[in-house]
Amino acid sequence: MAVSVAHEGIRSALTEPQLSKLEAASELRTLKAGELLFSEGDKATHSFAVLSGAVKLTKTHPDGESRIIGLMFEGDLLCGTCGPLRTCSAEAGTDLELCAIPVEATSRLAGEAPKLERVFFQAALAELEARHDWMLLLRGSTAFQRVAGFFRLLIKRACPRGSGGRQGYPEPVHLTLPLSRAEIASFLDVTLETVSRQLTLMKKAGLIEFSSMRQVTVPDIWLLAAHAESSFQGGSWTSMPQSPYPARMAERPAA
Amino acid sequence: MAVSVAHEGIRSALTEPQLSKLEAASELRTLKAGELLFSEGDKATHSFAVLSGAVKLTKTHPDGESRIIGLMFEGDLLCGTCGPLRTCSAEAGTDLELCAIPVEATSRLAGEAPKLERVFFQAALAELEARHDWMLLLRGSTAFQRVAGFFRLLIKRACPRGSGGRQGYPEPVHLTLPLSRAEIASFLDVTLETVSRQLTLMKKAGLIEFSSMRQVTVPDIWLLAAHAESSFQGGSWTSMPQSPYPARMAERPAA
DNA sequence: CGCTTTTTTGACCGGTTTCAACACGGGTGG
DNA sequence: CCACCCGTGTTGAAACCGGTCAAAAAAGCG
Repeated sequence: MAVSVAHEGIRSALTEPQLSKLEAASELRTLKAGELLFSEGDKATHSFAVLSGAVKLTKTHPDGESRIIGLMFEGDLLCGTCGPLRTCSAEAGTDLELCAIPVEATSRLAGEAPKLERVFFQAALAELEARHDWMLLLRGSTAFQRVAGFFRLLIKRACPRGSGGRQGYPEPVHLTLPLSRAEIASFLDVTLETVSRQLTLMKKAGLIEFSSMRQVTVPDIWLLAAHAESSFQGGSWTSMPQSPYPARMAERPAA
Repeated sequence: MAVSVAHEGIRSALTEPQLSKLEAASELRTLKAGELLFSEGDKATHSFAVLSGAVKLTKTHPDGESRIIGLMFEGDLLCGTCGPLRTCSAEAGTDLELCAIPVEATSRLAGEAPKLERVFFQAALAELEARHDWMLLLRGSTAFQRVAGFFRLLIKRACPRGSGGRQGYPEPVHLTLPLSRAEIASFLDVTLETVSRQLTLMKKAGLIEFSSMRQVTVPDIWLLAAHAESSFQGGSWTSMPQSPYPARMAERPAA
C-alpha cells in the first residue's frame, strides 16, 4: 500500500488530495522475469502503471499455443477497466516493477475527476495504435523486415527514457532485449531459428552488434530500416553499398 | 441533420432530451462502395455509427501500399474521439449508410452524461479486442485457415443481424462478400492468387458455394472451421470424411 | 567443471509467391 | 443480338523463403 503513482497522465488528471487517496490504495509490485501478472479470463481488479521492465501480453491461440500480442514498457498504463474480464494474459518479460492501482479506487474517483477516466481511455487508444503499428509490421514482411521492425519498436518505446537523449538517434543505440529468441519469434510470428538467422545476418552486415546474448548495439537504426525497406533478405551480403537513407520513413527525425 | 442515432449503446446512455440534442446535430451519410470516408491524418470531426454496409479501415504501410487493418459492420461504432487525428483511413467496402455524429456534440454532452464517454470507451475496447482476434487469426496460420477464419469473422459480425436467427448456425448461411479478392488478400496478408486457390479448394470440397462472385453460401461454418483447425491445406480432397466437429472452438454454440 | 538450456547452423521439404497466360462477366456500340 | 473489350478472377509452372528436423556450439548455472 501507498506508493507514488508514477504515471504522468494520472498525476496531471488529479488534484493533490485525490492523488493521495489513489496512492493510499495502490501498491508497488515487483515481479521476476517470467512471473505471471494475470491471466486471460481473470477478473480485472487492478490497473498497472509500468515503472520499469517490460510486460509481455499474450493470448491463447485456438490451437492451444500462446502468442505474444503486445509489449508494454516503462511509462505505459495497463488499464484494468477493459470490461470485467481480462482478454489476455500478462507476464513479466524482464524483472518488473509496477504500481498496482485497484479499479475500485479509480472508479470511486471517477465521479469527482472525470479526467481520470479519460486517461484510461487514452491508454486504451494508445494500445490500439500500438496494435495497428504492429499489424502493419507483421504484414507482407519478410523475416528480415520483421526483426528490423522489432528493433525499431524497441528503440521507439523502450529507449528514449533510458538515455536522456532526444529522439534523433543517428548515433549508436544499445539496448537490452526484453525477450528470448523464442519469445521474439513468437512475437514476430516466425520460428526461433529464423530469428536467429536474421540476427546473424544483420550482425555480419554490421547493422547490429552483440556484447552479450541480450545486449545489442544498433549503430544506425535508420540504416537498418533502410535495408528492411528494400525488401532485403538472406543472400550474398558481405559487401553492400553505403545505402542512402530511404526517402520517407515513419517517425524519421527531420534530419 | 437530424437522424435517428441508431446505436444501441448510445441510446441507452442518454435521456430523451439528450438524445434529441445529439440527433439534431447528427446527419445521415451514404456512400457508394469505394468512396472514402476519411483519411489517415485527417482531423477527427465525427464519430460514425454504421447503419448498413461494411467499412474498410486501412493504413498505409511504410512501403507505400495500403493494408486493410479492420472491418466494421452494422451496429459498430467508429469513434472519432481517438485523439485529434485519425490514425487510419476509412473507406466504404460496400455501399454504406451511416450516422455521422459530430464530436463536439458528444463532448458537449459529456459533462451531463458521463455514460456517453463510456460508450465510446467500450467501442474502442471492442475494436482492440477485434484486432487481437485478428492478429491471432493471422498468426501461424496456413492460407486455408486464414480464408476460413475470414468467413467465420464475416458470419460472426455481419450476419446475425441480417437473418433474424439465433447464433447457432448449423444451417446454411449465405452472405455477401464486402471485399474483392484483392482486398480479401490484403486483409489476410496473402496474395490474391492464393485466396482464389483456397476458395476454389473449399468450393470443390463442398464447404462453400458461390451463386455469384460475391454471393457465398456456407452450408456449415463449423465444418469449415474444423477443417481449418486440422491444419488442412491443398491436396487430395475429392473425398473427405464427414468429419466430426472439433472438440472445442471459440464461440461455438453449445450444441 | 559438467550439467542443462539457449542459440546457432545445416540440409531438406513444402506452401506461397511470383510471373504469366487464360477464362469469365458485364458493359458498350455496332 | 452479337462482337469486342476491360477489369476481375482463375489456373499453371517455377523459384524462393521460411518451416521442420536434426545436431553442434555457446551460454548460463550449480
